[in-house]
Amino acid sequence: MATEAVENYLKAMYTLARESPTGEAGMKALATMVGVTTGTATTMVKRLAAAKLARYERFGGVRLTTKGEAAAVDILRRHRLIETFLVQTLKLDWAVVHDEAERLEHAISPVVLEALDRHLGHPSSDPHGDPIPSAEGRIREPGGRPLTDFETGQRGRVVRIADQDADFLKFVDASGLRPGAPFEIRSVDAAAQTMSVRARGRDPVALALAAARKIVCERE
Amino acid sequence: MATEAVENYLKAMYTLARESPTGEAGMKALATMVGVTTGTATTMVKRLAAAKLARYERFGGVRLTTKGEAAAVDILRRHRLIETFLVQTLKLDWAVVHDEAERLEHAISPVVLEALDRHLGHPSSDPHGDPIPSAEGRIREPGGRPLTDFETGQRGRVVRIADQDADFLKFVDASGLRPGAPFEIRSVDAAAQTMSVRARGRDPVALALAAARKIVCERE
DNA sequence: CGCAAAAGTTTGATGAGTCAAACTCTGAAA
DNA sequence: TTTCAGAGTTTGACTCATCAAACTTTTGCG
Ligand SMILES: [Mn+2]
Ligand SMILES: [Mn+2]
Ligand SMILES: [Mn+2]
Ligand SMILES: [Mn+2]
Repeated sequence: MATEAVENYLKAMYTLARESPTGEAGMKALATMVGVTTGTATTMVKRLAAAKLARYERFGGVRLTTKGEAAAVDILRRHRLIETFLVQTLKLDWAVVHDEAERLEHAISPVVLEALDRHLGHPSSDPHGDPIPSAEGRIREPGGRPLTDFETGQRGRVVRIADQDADFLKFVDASGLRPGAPFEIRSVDAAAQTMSVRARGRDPVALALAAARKIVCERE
Repeated sequence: MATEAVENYLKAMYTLARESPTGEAGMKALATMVGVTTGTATTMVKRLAAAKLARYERFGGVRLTTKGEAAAVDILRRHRLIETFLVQTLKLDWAVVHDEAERLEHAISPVVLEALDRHLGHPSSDPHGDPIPSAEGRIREPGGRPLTDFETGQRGRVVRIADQDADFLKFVDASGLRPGAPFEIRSVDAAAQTMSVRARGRDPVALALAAARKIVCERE
């Protein structure tokens, strides 16, 4: 099987491909996400290409092959099921589970993973609202639009949080804007780059538009 | 922290030290247990000595330092809590959990480990009857004597199974001689190197003395 | 267009972990 | 006391993963 490093690159490439219109990942972004220098990323990407997990052209970016994408989705399944288990069964804080899953995802076998899935009742989303791929590798397209797309007076429901930073997650939790929570936009201050949002049964909170962009929602 | 390889050597050294009267481990035994060549074990043992985890003299065997032993006991705690979780919570077969724990033990953080311990109600033994060290590093001395020490007609109770081989564990399970099970010796055939044992509520089973030696028991 | 900054690549080095094979030491048996 | 098998050690080579630093290509901007 793939090593821990290889799995981390595959997952990063998958995530970056989702975010880019071309479906390609740049070396700089890849290196930053994995936490290595660009030179290291170039070296590794060549190995991934040799292993038929990626297609790579000098100065031309990387993209996953079908095989590489399947591997990436499998890692995503492991990661998100583990996060769900840590929150649901072990009652850990959703702000810390991402980093824990980052290591455990490489050590869990298919047998343990499927037992975990059974124990959790085959959940379809992780604690942050991200879709959990099926055992067959199918993954629901994560819909929704950022909170910044909503206007004063509009109502909606949080779908997912597109940022795993622990402090940000703690803030989101405190403001009541967890996945599933209904909300209403109270005001938007374009000049100050902030907006005020009220989660159902909560006091309104002010947040920067940059932060609001990380909260993905849908119309009520 | 220690790498996965280092942790595996420490655990093997701890186990071998328990089994040897001198408290020392030989390179051949260590290499075999870790699954490497003796040359590799020699190299690694020098590194462990440099890191103050072991004391080593050329041609003179290795032993853990206090620091090395504490690390080994910590790994044992992780391993055994994970095994217990896999059996109790995820309902996995006790014959397969050892290999699973062998990888997971290196990826679990103190935070997750203590959450696991809490979730399991602070168990004192793993599914094979081995003692689980406390968070402070205290470990109960695993008592008991091999089934071969018992004589015809004697009764007792299984304490632990001193062999993690999956096929052997499946056999033990089928014969009803799991940790905690009361039993009675029906007969011993020294010439044939076998004995017959009956677990409470079960039919008697015949087993080789070599196998019986791996079943550790106590007087009723 | 021209050119600097950004992005990407290459190279030489390092550390961890491993093996095969040549070599050395130790201890028990003849 | 010799000897030789088994245990232990050393060496040279290899893979994986990484960095720093020198270098090259691309791109966006004035
Ligand atoms: Mn990871
Ligand atoms: Mn998540
Ligand atoms: Mn292990
Ligand atoms: Mn065990």
